[in-house]
Amino acid sequence: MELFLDTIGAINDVTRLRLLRFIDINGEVCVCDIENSFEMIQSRVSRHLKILKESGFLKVDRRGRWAYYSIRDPLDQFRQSILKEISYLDMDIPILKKGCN
Amino acid sequence: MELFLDTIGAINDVTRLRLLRFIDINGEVCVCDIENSFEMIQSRVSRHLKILKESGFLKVDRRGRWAYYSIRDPLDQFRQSILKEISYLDMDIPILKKGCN
DNA sequence: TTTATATATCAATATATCTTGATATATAAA
DNA sequence: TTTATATATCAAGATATATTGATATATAAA
Repeated sequence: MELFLDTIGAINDVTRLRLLRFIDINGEVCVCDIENSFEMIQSRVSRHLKILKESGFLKVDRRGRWAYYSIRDPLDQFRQSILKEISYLDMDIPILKKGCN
Repeated sequence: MELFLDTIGAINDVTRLRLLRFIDINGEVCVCDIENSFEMIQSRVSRHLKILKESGFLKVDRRGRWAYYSIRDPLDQFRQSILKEISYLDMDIPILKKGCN
């Protein structure tokens, strides 16, 4: 019940839908890439990624000082159907711009 | 996009999840039945049913002074998968108590 | 008609969520 | 070490959503 509401709450936000789709398209990206591609401040990106991670959509891999986010794999049937549904939406998804040093 | 967010927003609330499951179990019910079964005030029930209707989960059939709500049929694949997921949740669903005159 | 019943909507308040800017932490480079 | 970079978290204000009680509307019974 709680995880279900976390899952639904996670996709009940345009910013997170865009982030999720962006990662679905581009694969593994780090926070600074997203910051740069979306032109959003870091705290905002970090917060939304955390919510997407805790709701079971994303995983993080920390390497050096970077945190790489990607779609969790394997992904259960329900979240897969959500990702598919999101892929149909008309959203502005930016091109990946690498932003780290 | 807008309908997607309406759909997700609709199920991002425990009250509506319970109402949806209740109607899924009992089939067509009228507002006063729900009022009676859930012991919720009428304006609250009415508001939530409206949200579930406008997000594509329910339909209304007005007969006399009653409004009968039921699961929209046919229901698209995505909403069906949501209903199925809701059926797995551990929620307190009351027994139907007829409440109209 | 008048009255009662069923439902919908509105306004006010309470509660939750999002955004921002500031600060903390942790790693790596100098 | 000291400094810079990447990320996470927190506090404050802004915005959205839920609940309640009051009122509007519409149908049917008296």
